[in-house]
Amino acid sequence: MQKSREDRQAAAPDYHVDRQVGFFLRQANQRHVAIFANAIGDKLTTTQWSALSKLKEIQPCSQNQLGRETAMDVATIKGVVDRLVKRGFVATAPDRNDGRRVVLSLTEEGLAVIAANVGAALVATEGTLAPLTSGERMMFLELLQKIC
Amino acid sequence: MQKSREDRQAAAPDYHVDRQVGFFLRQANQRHVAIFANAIGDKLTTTQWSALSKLKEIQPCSQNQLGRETAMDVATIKGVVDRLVKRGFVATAPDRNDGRRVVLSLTEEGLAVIAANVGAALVATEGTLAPLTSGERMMFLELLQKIC
DNA sequence: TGATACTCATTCGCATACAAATGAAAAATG
DNA sequence: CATTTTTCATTTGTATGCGAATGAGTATCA
Repeated sequence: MQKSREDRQAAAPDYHVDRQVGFFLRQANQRHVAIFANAIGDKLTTTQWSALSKLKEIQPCSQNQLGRETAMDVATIKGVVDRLVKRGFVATAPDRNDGRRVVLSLTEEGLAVIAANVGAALVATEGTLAPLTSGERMMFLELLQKIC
Repeated sequence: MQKSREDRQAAAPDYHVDRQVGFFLRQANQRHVAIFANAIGDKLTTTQWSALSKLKEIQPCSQNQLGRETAMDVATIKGVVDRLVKRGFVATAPDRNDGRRVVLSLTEEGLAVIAANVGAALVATEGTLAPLTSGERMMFLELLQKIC
């Protein structure tokens, strides 16, 4: 059946950005970033924290690999690593087997700053999920993972 | 009861960034932005689309008000509006009653670009939620709204 | 009315985020 | 072994995103 002119014209007025997933995803992320920044003591951003935490798990590794593991673009991870190196949390060294690679590893300060902020990171997670009950949290995390 | 040395040292290794909400929220948002960019034809970003859509609902309005309605910082909405003005989608005019305000409104081109892309925006929403069943979508949106 | 507080828009600095291009090095292919 | 393809790191350009500061205009209220 062909749609009438009214039907097609009525489509636009019914659209509301503030009911779309994207609108909520952006805001939820914003809220989490704010909560994290507030909880963390050492001026670390969420991405910097991700890079540090992941690096601890998989070090030593190349810059691009760390980017892939933390879902960051090559240009993005470059900037993040640069700032972490500048602050003395991450050390770089040339790879003897591969002339292209830069091998990343945590410094003592890096390990220390992670240890000092794990608690705060967990508090941030808790704060972000605070509006949800225990059951809702499990359900939410499950569904959220599915759309990643 | 005092925690043993082992307990305290075991705390850090148990932490995994890639199991935290923040990690998923960032990725889910990334995926949606990518899907949106792919679906939309007129090189509009998700934030630009939000601004345009919301402006259509509440125009005429001040720049800061549009920012509040779309959950954007004053500095952020400034840049977004500037680009939309530059492309001829939004018009600015001084407020006669309030010397500080800049009154925003949609141009003909702005209205046209909205009309031309509402369908694509819905496709993007659909694509983002594609991994979920109909029931899961409702549940997810409900929970997501709670943590905004 | 006059001091104070608030709001609006702008600007600066910093930190993601991605597309796209580049050059160097390694891997895969014939 | 030489060509092609990949991979790695870097750089440029554009677009959010927020904190903080500023100046201009408005509102409040003593």
